[in-house]
Formats: sequence, structure tokens, C-alpha cells
Amino acid sequence: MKEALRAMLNQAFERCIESGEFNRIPLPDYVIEVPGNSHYGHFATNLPFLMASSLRRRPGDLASVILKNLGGLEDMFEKVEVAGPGFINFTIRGSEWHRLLGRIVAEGKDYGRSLAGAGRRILVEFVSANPTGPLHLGHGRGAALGDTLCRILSFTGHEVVREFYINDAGVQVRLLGESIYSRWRQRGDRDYPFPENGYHGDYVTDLAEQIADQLSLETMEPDEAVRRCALLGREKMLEEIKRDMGSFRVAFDVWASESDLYACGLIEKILESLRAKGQIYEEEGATWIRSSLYGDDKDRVIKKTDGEYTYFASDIAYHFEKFKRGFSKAVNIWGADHHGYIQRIKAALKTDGIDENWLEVLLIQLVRLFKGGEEVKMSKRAGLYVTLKELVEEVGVDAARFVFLSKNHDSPLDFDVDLVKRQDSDNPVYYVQYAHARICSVFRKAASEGLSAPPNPAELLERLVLEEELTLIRFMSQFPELLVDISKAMEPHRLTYYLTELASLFHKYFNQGTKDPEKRIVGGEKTLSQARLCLAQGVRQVLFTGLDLLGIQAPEKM
RNA sequence: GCGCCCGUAGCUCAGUUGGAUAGAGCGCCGGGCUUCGAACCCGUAGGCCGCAGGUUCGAAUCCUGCCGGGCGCGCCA
Repeated sequence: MKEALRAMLNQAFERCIESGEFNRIPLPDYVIEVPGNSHYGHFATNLPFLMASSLRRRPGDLASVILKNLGGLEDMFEKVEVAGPGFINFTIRGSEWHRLLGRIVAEGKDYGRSLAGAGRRILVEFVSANPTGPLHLGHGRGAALGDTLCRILSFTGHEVVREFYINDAGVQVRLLGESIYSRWRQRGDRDYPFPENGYHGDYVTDLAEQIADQLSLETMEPDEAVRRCALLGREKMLEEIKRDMGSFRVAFDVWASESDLYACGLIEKILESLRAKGQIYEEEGATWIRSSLYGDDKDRVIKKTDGEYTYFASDIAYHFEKFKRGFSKAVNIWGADHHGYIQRIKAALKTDGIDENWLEVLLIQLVRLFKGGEEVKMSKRAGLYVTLKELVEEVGVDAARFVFLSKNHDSPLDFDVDLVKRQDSDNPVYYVQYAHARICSVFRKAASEGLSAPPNPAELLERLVLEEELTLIRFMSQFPELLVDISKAMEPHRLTYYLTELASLFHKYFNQGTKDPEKRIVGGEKTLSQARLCLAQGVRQVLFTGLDLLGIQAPEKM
């Protein structure tokens, strides 16, 4: 509908120029918006303001001229007027909204799906936890964000690949092996030393027991035993991570391994090509990349004097490889404590001419957990932290995902377990689900009276004349473009707010009927009930689709 | 010190990328179930959008400078 309006305005603009009423100027980049206040109609444009300065005329006058040149007014509009200092406000006919509802119901589960991102291949890398310990709350937030973003991008026509990068090459995994081995030795020798910076969590002791059952550690040299502990520990942690992600309804297409990059010689290969281009040099016994030429604060070491690569080296190789795989864009979801690396990795990409905007990094801020009104302090190093699994066991997947997606990823999140655990009305999570369940209940009631939403309701829908009904349709009409906007801005949390508002509009509508039988969905005259059931069907569908994109279930009963 | 992010109702946060009278949830106070689900709805109170300038028809939104908070600035990962 907005597009139709835009086309009409563009045409009117041309007509004004051809008729000589306007001097020729380029069409401004104007906006058609839905005014917050319905007093200003259903749509409004600022076009006149944007032409005022170049034409040196008053916006109000320009608005009148444009209005005069708009064609086909009677068909689509109930009212078009110049308002304020120069807005043009449009009020759409009810019949147009009825037609739109018909389309929503007809499109069903595909309503909102689009081709906006057609031809765009996007790689989204998220979570990417070290396989050295269980996933924690921060990973949960990243998982919820990444997964929902991917779902929405796919729905808007992008080709999406979801990837988990396994940091399994460096000292972390070796340390894991040492930690496991030490725990195993400590069963016989209480004083056996534990590695400095080792992993302290109880899961390490569990791993030690499992691994001791599988391997005869006692027959091995310590070095060999540590190596085997590291390998097996990595495998087991990875399995657990995959399990946890699965039960959090997060799936990955690719599990990319850092150690594979080394194993297949990719790191050397890529560094060689950079060296050939003069982007790499040796100094003080180390190997450096000229990142400072491309926006980094200084050059960075990629190979240390001891001959080991830094993690940065493999990161560079990994991202170059991503680029070669032919994606139009790469999105990384990182913890906010990594923001210092953004500039660095982008600079590294630029050494090979890769546009820095090709890579987009979304930072997620800290998650703080509250229980009993107090913050639960966490320390990963000491192995003291709440795992994602524990959180999910306590509050459920739906609630956890909803809360993680209830704020911009860029702002810190306080997760109040007590609030989210409550099975009562204070829990924000149920609000949207409840609306869905309620509609399902209405349909059960309708069915018991032999009523349903007819598949081809065209003429019926004109029975919908209540302001609440038209408001619902108008609000639903914004769903497709919302998803496109979210895809562009990479802000999935906006969907959470949208659904909450849609649910709210429905609850208000529904409650009208508790006081006034004339306004009930089921119970009045047959055609009216059918029309209202169509409306309810549309709302139910949008709620369902929206929740599905959030990875949240839409229950029929609660 | 340098860089990034953030300052919006008592609390937690939205704010359609520059639009018209700044919103929601929680909390406070008051009201609504004899038939579609009260996990809901309705109403009241609550604001110098951190401060000061600037840009323009128009600023919570963009620019500059302060103030306050978080994070990052390794041949660690």
C-alpha cells in the first residue's frame, strides 16, 4: 500500500514539473510514514518540505499543488489533506484495508515473506565459543540474536549460512587437556599440581572421569595423556555445545574449526599471499602485518618470536577464507569485550582490498543475572558461572529467548530469573503467547457453534467497521516492511516489540466484547462473526509467524 | 591518555534512522469477569530525552564541547 502511494506521489511530482507548476528539480529522497497519531491519517509524507528550499517556495503551497496533481483519489482514499506546515496526510478507505486483510489471510504462513534480499548471500557467524567449557548466558544471548537474525534474513529472501567457529587450535585446548589430566591425577594424588590459568569448573572433573573410562591414561606418558585428554575433551565439550544449542532451537550449517585452518595449511598460504603483496614484514624476530596503514592503531604481530602464530593470524586467514567463499556480506556476533578487534580485523581485510563494510560486527553487551533481587556474580576463570543449560532448565527456552531478544543487543541486559520464572501475569513472556492461545480458544468456541473463517471472505470483510478492527489490520499491514527493516538494520529485538503491541491491540479488541456483546467475535450475526474470525485468523497468523521467527512456540492452550 | 558504546518516567527499556502532543512493561493508586480464556482490559499520577551550544521549516535522533557510566587498548586467547 505504501508502495502504491509512493508511485502516485512520484507521478504527481512529475506532472507538476511537466505542467510547469514546479521548476525542474530532482525528486527528493522523501519519506512516507505512518503517523503516530491517527488524527493525521494513515500515512503522511514530508515531500513538500524537502522541495521547499530548492524551489524557494512555502511547503504548504507545494503540498497543495502536489495534492491537486494526485490522480485516482476516489478509489483509494477517504481523505487527503494538507496539514500542519506542509505535510500531506492520507486516509485510506476501509475497503482497501478489507482487501489487505483478505490478502493476509490468503497468504497465510507466507504473509511477510519477501524477496527483499534476493541475490544476497550472507554468512552469519555467532556463538563461536571455545570448546573448553559449557555455554554461558552471554552465549545464550548471542545465540538468540544470531539465530533469530538468520531466521528473519531467510524470510526476507536472503540466502543465509549460519556458522560456528570453533577456537580449538591454541593454548586453550591444551590447557583444557592439562586441566583434565590434572584432575584425573588428583584422584590418586591430592597434591598433584593444577595448571595455572587452568579451567576450574566441575565439568572438568566430570570430563576426567569419562575420559579415564575410555582411555588407559595410566599407561601413557604425561605428554601423550594430556594431548589425548585435550582432543577428547574438545570432542566432548563440542558435543555438549551442539546439544545445548539444539535444545535452544539453534542450528548451524557449518562448524568451522580453527585447527583445520592450520591442518590444511591455509594460514601459511594466506600469509604468503599477503607477504607477496608486501603487507607483511619481519621485525625483532616476529612477523607483522601492516594493519596500521588501513586504520588500525598499529601494526600487529601475527607470528611470535617463538614461532607460534597469534590467534590474530588464524582470524585473518579465517576471514579471508570467508570472503573467498563468495558471500556478499559477513556478519559476526561478538561479545562487547571484543570491540577492540573490529578495527583490527577490518584493517587486515583491507590489506587485501576487501571493503570494510563487507564485514559487519554486532556486539552484544553483558548479561547480568538477578536472583532474589541480587546480582549473581560470575567468574568464568574460577568456573563460577551460570550455564545456558541451567538457565533454560529454570525458565524454559521460550522465556529465555524472549528476554534475550527484548532489548537492543547493544545495551546491557539484566536477566531477572525470578520474574521470568513466575507463571503469572507479571511475566512479560506470556503476553504474546497468551494472545495466540486466546485466539485459538475463540476458534474452538466458534467451531462448537459451527462457525469458521471462510476461505474466500471478500465481501464479508466489509462488515469490519470498528475502529479497533481497522487498527488491527493497519498494524498487521506493517509486518512485511518491519521484517525488511530488521534485516537491514540487524535489529531483531524490534520484532519482539512489534508482537507485544499486536498482542496488546488484540487483547484490547477482545476485551471490548466482555462488556459489549455486540463486539464479540463469536455470537452475533453469522456473517459478522465470520468476518471477525477472518480478522482473528490474520492476527493469529502474524503472531505465529512472528513467534516462529523468534524461535518461540505459539501454544494453542496455556 | 586514546578508541568504541551508552545517558529517555521511581526501575528496566522502546522510539519506525530528522517529523506533528516522547511511548511500553514493572512499580504506585483506583476500577472491570452471570455466556468468545482476568496469564486480560480500563483509568490516575509520573519527563529540562545528562548539560551547553550548533545545523533547519522541524532534533530524543545529526555535528561540536563538557559531565557521568561501561568496555577495550599484549609477541594473551
